[in-house]
Amino acid sequence: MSLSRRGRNTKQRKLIMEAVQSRCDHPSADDIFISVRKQDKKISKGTVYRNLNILAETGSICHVRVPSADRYDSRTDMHYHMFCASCGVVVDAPIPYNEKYDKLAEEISGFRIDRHRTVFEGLCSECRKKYEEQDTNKQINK
Amino acid sequence: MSLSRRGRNTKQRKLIMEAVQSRCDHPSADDIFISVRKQDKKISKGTVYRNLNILAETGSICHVRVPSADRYDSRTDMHYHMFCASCGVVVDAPIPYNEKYDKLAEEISGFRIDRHRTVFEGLCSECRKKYEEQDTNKQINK
DNA sequence: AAGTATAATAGGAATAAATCCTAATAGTGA
DNA sequence: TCACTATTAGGATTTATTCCTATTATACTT
Repeated sequence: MSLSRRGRNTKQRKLIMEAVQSRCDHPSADDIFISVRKQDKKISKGTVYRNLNILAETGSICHVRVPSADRYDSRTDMHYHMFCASCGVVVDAPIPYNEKYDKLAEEISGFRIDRHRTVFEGLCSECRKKYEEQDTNKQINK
Repeated sequence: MSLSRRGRNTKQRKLIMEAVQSRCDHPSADDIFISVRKQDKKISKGTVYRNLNILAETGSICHVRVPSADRYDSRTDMHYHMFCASCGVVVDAPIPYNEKYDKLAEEISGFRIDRHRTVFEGLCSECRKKYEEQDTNKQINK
């Protein structure tokens, strides 16, 4: 398992890994902290942050950078994300990772490219509805 | 000019806009603060942050999310970025914005998509050299 | 199985980006 | 010129994340 790829395999690290794997909602570090605290009353925030970073570095989990707080998910393949600017929900995007971009960018730029990260921004279907209702009401009240 | 698209056109806002436009190094909010302070000894950090946000919202400048501190640039067209994980430099990516992705993601997901943001990660050519030298030395010392 | 080196932890302090608050100021439309 | 109110300066505050240190526990060695 990819857990043991780096350093010691502590109870805490296993717990954090399982917590990420058990959810599909792209939790933040604090969400994970709250989650693992239920099983280990002593685990500290520093431990959660440190291990999430380690797990992300070794490729055991995925790190998503979005406004307000970073998120994590347990998919290990490269993939894109969608972010709702209204409610903050994060979901996986239905667009395949484009490896050609990395090669192309590397060739043209002189950078060594490891990967790219793509986040789609907009409104999730629920928030979209709310906004559309508001617009309709405005229309009616005029 | 797109400056006046929202609210009042204050000296401070103009100064901040000009500061962003005058550089090509994707400065952070703090970089801009230091820069505009040279011309306006009284301007405050809050003003810089607020105006950068306003200018980014109205599309007058571009907001780039990268580790440690967000960056800004004066290009108004959608484009991608490259980030050096070693020295933190940010440059524009030589890959054209792919509008098809937005339509596709919208159709498949039910989200309303406004845009996507892509950041390539790796090493800039200078940092790349340093790493390659290190590796060579390791090889030699073995 | 015991010994041991040291990675990792708990707990909390420290850092830093970004936002928020309020009285004072200055654009802007009339 | 007046009056309205968006914006500002300055500083306090918030919040995500990292850092610090004595202590603990993992995993290697024998």
